[in-house]
Amino acid sequence: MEEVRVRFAPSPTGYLHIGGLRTALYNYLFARHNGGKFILRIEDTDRTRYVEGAIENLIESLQWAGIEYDEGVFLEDGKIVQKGPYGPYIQSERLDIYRKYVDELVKKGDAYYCFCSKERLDKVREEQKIKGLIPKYDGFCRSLSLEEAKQRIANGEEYVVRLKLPHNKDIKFHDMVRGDIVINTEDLDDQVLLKSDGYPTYHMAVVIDDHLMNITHIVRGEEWLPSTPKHVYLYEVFGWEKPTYVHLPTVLNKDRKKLSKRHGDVSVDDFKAKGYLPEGLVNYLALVGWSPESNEEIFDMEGLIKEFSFERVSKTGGIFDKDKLDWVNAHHIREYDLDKLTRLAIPYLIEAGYIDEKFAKEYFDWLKVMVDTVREGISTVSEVVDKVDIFFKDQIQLEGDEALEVLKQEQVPLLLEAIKEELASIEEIDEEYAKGFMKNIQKKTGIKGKKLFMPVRVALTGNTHGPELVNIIYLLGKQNILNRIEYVEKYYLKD
RNA sequence: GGCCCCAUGGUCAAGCGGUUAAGACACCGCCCUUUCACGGCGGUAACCCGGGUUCGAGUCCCGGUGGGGUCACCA
Repeated sequence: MEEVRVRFAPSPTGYLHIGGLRTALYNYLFARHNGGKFILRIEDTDRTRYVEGAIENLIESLQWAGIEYDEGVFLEDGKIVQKGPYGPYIQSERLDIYRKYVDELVKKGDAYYCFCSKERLDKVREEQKIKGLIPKYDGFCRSLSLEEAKQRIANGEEYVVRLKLPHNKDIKFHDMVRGDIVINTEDLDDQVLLKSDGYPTYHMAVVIDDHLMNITHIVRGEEWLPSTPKHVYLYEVFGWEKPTYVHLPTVLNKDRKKLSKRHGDVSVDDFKAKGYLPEGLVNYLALVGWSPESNEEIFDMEGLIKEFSFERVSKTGGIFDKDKLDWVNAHHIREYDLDKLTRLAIPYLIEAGYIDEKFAKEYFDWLKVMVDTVREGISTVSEVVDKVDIFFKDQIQLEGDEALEVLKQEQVPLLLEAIKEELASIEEIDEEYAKGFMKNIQKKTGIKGKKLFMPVRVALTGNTHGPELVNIIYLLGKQNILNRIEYVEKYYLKD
């Protein structure tokens, strides 16, 4: 069997979209699963939509997500470089190639020069719409003779090249997830292949490049399905072997519409900034539109590669469910390497004003314990910030009546006394000592269970909920605990 | 509007002619945890409608309805 070669071919028009990331991911998984090659090609044939820095961002996003490719466009020391035997991989650098094939098409009579102005085209479309017709090129230049066309070009007239589609011809192709699809050329337009600025349109460039780069499977969003017959027809006209098509279901928002910026966060950067782990995002995204045979939900990249297949890709568009993403991400956070997780959390802690660079360096081990104790209750890295205020605030703040109730319990004064007494006997709390701390208090007071833990928790944190108390005691340290007890005694136990 | 695609709980989804119609998220209980989480157990909840085909249809066919996509010198 021939080697699998797939590609992800985004346009540098902005940031990498979550839907785009999933397309890239499926390409990647398929390539790796089959021991094939994955290529990153840049489709920048629309000069008006080009965004500075978009290529760099695209590459960085893929890299962040852990999606690696073998050929195409890379970033080295901040510079865009290209690698691979089929370059260039940036379409704007392949203009002469497209030109050659366009000329071939014209020569063979499968394409023609068109001199219609934008204004005329708009007018035609407008009239068609009013008449209730399908907006479509009316074929005005279709029968122009080649000599006349050449003459007009020589005269300096602007022109485009259009595909000369045969009338009433069924174009058939097979899609790995949709099955057989037939579309009649009457429902298609004489698509522009070469624009007046000399750049090819997507439809031309994609066919040429996929063929020249030996792409075996075209894996892309289903929004491309209606224009696929144009591409198929081009393959037929050129006499090239067709690739296998795989059109992926759409990732939708809650309104069942295509994910868009208007409906919240859609760029990979947004999710990264919010503290989602690449492992979590990728894991979740893989599950929107695909399901493993094993029925499992938590995967690392290796697991996905092992299980992935297009046979199990669904036809139905899937809504991007943030709740489930959070759940998946939480799983990965709990199992993440603690050093790595702590490093990821530090920027959020600095931003929140809890620590600075110096502190992060000096007390890294302490931070590790802290991150480790709060990781159980969070679903994004940024949420550490919400959980650690208890370690940095000077005074506690009671959260709700429930917390106050706890402090009003009769055993509380005795408990606090016991803690002070216990702490008086030591210099500082180490991890080992912290483990036995509550037991010591229990022995001293004879109080146990909720009656013991809850008041201590509230006195130290102000909250009835929170991370493991033993860790809180260690993290706080002797002086902080004493301060908080004093505060509680002063303000909550007076009456 | 033409064309194309799609249709199982609120969401992601198994299912591929015969099942009590899996599982997961979310939600609600209970248990575990000397506290809090994690976790475990259980519960509520679905085959869009109508015709066929068949002994038998969520599964196959046709029609309808609904949703989405697409109709550019954008990709």
